[in-house]
Amino acid sequence: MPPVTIRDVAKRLKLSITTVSRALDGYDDVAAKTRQRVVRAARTMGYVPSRAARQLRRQRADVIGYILPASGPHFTDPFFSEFIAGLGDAATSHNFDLLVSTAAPDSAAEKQIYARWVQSRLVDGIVVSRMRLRDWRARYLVKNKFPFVAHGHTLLTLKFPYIEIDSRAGFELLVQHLVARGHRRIGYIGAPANLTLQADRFAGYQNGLSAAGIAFDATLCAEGDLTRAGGYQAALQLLDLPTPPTALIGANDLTAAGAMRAARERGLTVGRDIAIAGYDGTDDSEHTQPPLTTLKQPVYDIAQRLVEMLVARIAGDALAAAQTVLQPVLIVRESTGGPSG
Amino acid sequence: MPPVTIRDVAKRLKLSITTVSRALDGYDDVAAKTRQRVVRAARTMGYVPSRAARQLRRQRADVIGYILPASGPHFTDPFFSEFIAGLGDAATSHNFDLLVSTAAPDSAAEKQIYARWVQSRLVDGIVVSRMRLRDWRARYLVKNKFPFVAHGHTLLTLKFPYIEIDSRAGFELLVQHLVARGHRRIGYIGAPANLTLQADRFAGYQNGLSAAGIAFDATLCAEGDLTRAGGYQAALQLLDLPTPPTALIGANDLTAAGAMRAARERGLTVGRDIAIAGYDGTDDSEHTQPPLTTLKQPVYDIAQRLVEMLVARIAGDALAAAQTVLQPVLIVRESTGGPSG
DNA sequence: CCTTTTTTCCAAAACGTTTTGGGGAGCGCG
DNA sequence: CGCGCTCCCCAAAACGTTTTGGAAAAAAGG
Repeated sequence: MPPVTIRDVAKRLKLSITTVSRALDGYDDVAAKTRQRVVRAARTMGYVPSRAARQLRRQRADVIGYILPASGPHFTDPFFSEFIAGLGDAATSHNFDLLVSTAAPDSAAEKQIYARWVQSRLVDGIVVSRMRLRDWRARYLVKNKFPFVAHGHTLLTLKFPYIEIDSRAGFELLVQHLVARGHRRIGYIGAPANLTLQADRFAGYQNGLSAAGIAFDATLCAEGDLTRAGGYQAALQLLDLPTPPTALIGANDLTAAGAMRAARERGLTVGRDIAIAGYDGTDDSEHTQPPLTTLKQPVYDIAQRLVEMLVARIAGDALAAAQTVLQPVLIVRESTGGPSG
Repeated sequence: MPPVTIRDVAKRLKLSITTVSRALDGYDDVAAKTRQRVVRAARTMGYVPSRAARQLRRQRADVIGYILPASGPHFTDPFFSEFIAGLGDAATSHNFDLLVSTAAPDSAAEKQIYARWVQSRLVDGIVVSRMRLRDWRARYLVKNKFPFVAHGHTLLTLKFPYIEIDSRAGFELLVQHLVARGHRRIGYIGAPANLTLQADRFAGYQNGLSAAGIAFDATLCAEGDLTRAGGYQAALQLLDLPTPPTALIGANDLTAAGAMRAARERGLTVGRDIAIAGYDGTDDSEHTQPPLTTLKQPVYDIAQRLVEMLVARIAGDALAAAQTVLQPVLIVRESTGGPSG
C-alpha cells in the first residue's frame, strides 16, 4: 500500500491541496472548523508529509550533519558517544535530524563527504569537532557560506561560531596541582601536532611549568594519538628514560588510561609511585583503577549548545555569543594522590 | 550564489536536461564524446544533484536510520561507538548515508521517531539493535513492510533478517571456564528482563551451572542495567551476602567494570580473591585493571554486515542467509586468573 | 439593495530530478 | 532510391509538497 499523500487527504475531504497544507501548517486563513476536519482526517489516515517533497520545495532539509573522525574497527572514545548523544537529543528537540558519517581526518573520503553534503544540500548545517590548526573544513565551509559551528577554534583568520573549553588554562591548573603534590618532573603525552587541542594543551602545560619555575624539558614529552594504545606506547617511552618523570599528563583521558597501563606494567602503583592525569572527564574516568584525575568538560552540554547555535544560524538569526569559551573544572582523584592527598 | 542545477549544465552545453542526466548516470544511449563533455562540464561547474529532487523522483532516499537507545548525558558504552563506526563506514561504502537519532527504549519519543521515519520515507531502511523479547519495533516494521535488519532476535513469530551472537552458548562457556578455575558460587548480574539478551545470557548461565552439576541459586543473581553504575550497585548487593559469590559474571563489559569497582571497594583483589567476567569484548575490556575476561563479539563486523543485508533488502534482493548466528569467542584475561591460571 | 471588507478557499506554478516514449539523422542493404 | 536499423538525442510527465496571487462567499457598512 503506497503511502498516503496530501492529495489523498484533500480528495477524501473534497478540499483543495492548498487548504489541507495550510490547515496543517497552522495558517490563519482557514476556518477553525475546516482545520479540525483536516487535522482529524490526516491523523486517522496516517498522513505524514513526504520529506523529499517538502525539502525540495522549501529548499531546506531540517537535517544537520556530523562527521565522526574515525574509520576502522577500533573506535571507542567515550567522548564521542556522549557528544553524539548530545547532538542527537538536541537535534530531535529542535525537530531536526542528525546525519552521521565517518571519515579519517584529512582523508580523501572526508573531503568527498563534505563536498557531497554541502553541494547536494543534503544537510543544512554541519557540526565540526576536533579542529585542526589550519583547518580546511573551516575554510571550505566559510568559502561556501555554509552554516556550521565548531567545537574549538583554528589558527585561521576566519569568523565562525564555536564553543571552546579553555584547555590551556586547564592544563596550567593541572600542572599547578601536580607541583603542589611535590612533582617536578612532569611528563606530557600529546596529540598530533596539527590539532588545535594539542597546541592549546601543550601551551598550557608549558605555562604551568614556567609559572612554577620549572624548566621545560622536551625529553619528557611524547606524542600520542588520543587513543589508549597511543598513550600506552608513549608512556612506555617516557617511563624507560634514565630519569623517568614522576607525573604524567595525557592530552585526553584515553591517553591517560593507556599511560596507567604502561605504569602498571613497569611495576608502578599509580597514585603512589607515579601520578597520572587526563582531560575530558567523561564518566569513564571515574571508573578507572585508580580513578583518574582529570579536567572535566561538559561534553553533552556543549553538543547541545552547538546544535542550538547551529539551528539559530540556519534560521538566519544573528548569534548572540558567537564565540563561547568555557572553563574546565579540575577533578582530583586518586591517580594523583586523591583529593586530600 | 545559488547551487548549480542540472539545468545550468544543460544550458551551458546546449543539451537537453535528459541527456545530461543520462550521461551522468552512465546510460549507453549517449555518445561517448557527449558524455565526456557533460562529465567535464559538470565537474568544473561543481554540479552535484539535489538530494531532495532525486529522492522525490526515485522514491528512495539512500539513507538508513539507526536509533541509539539513549537519552540524556551519560552515555558512553563503547559497544555503540564501535557499532556506529561500523554502520557509518559500511553505509558510506555503499553510497548510503546514516541517520542517527536518540531515544530512550520504549519511550514515546522512540515511537514517534519510528513513525516519522517510516511514514515520511525519510530513511529507506532501519537497523535496530538491543532487541526486546516482545519488540513492538519489529512488529511495527513488519506490519508496515518496512525494510529493516536487527542485531538479535525476538520472541515474536515474525520473519525478519538478523545477525545474532549465540550468547547463550557463550555464557555456558564462561561458566564452564569459571568452574574449571574451581568456582562453585558464581554470581550473575543481568540486564532488564524484557531484553532478549538478558533471556539468552541468563539461560546460558543457568545451563552452564547445571552442566557442571551446580544448583542454581537465585540469591546469587541481581539485575543491572548494562551500565557501569548498575553493575556497581548490583555487585555490592551480591558481595554483601552472608556467603558471597567467588565469581561474578556481568551481562556486558560495562556491568563487569562496575562490579570490579565494587569488589575493590570491598577490599578484594580481582583475579585473585574474586573472578569477574563480562561480555562484548570491545577494546576497553583489554584495558581495565586487571584486564577483563570476556566474550568477544565482532561488533564492527556485525554492524557492517547488517548494513550490507539492509542495503540488499532495500534493493529487493532475496537475502541469502537471513538469520545468521555467530559464536562469541572466550578471551581469558587476568580478571579470572589469567590465561594460564 | 449595493458596495466594501473580511473570511475562506483554491488553481497553478514552482522546487530539480529521473524516466517514458518517442523521433530525427545517418548508415547499410537491396 | 527507399527501407529498415542503429545511434543519439529530447520534450514532457511525474514525484509530493509549499507558496503566490487571486476569487468566491459571507459579513459588514451605508
